[in-house]
Amino acid sequence: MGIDRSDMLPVYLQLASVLRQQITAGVHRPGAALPSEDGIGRVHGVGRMSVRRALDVLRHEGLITTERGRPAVIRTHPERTFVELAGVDRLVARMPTHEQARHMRIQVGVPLLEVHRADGSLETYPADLFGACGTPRT
Amino acid sequence: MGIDRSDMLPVYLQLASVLRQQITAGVHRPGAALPSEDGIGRVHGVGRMSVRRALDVLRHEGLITTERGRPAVIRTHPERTFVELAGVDRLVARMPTHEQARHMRIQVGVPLLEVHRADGSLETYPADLFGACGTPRT
DNA sequence: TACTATTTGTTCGTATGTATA
DNA sequence: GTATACATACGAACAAATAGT
Repeated sequence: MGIDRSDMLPVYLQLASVLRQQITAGVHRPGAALPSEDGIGRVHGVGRMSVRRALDVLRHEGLITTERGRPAVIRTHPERTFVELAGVDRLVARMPTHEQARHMRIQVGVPLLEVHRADGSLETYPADLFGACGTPRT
Repeated sequence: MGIDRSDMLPVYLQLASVLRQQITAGVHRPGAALPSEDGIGRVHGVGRMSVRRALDVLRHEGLITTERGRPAVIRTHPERTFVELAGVDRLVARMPTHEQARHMRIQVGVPLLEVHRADGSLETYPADLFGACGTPRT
């Protein structure tokens, strides 16, 4: 359960696994705040650097959000809207660049959906709010 | 073009933008290696910590891959296979956990595609090798 | 309003380990 | 075996945002 210094796995990945399990197990609920970085470090006996790297992992997995001045918060999962794909339409998913994310107000750890329509047009959606489905047969 | 210490934007994000533009502009080609971290730091007059954080940004955007002992490499974009979606099928994209990525051999910065079929089955695909399309009308 | 304490964000330095060439 | 280069992990200092007094 705790941090094993003799383990080959890096400390920050071990800590990330511990925190991830706590989150998925419901020890921390969506919308709730995690303990402070110093607090987490004291509890597990690791430096702040390792705590921050562990939180980086969880943030890039889309599990938490962080803001300056306040502890990390478990991300809540909003309802998704599903975009219809016709047979010729093509959907690809990739991570947005930092500048695209800033411009489109996409949070860290959220993929970008690109829908290339048959007419050549391109639509982009944040993957935490949108998904895709096929066209229903009429 | 260079790093502006008076700019509000953090050094590592400025450096990430510079390197990203060099990559997209073709200064560095896909498959080619970037200069070493120390080299990049000397050229732009920043510490190795800032260089590593900039490379972290680019790695999580899916632009580069890094391996211990060798300089960062511009990622090449392989051909995508497109999975068909029927009307009732649902596709969502999210980032895999670090453990899922290890298990499925998904590289950093690559989203995971989850296809929830009408029969309740779940298929998962790495988003750098797979996309989605609708069912063609017969 | 203003001040203070807490907390996260950025940047530096140093040391050690490990993989590559 | 040596040199280069990336990965991990510690500490330290300061900036900036938050929250409570």
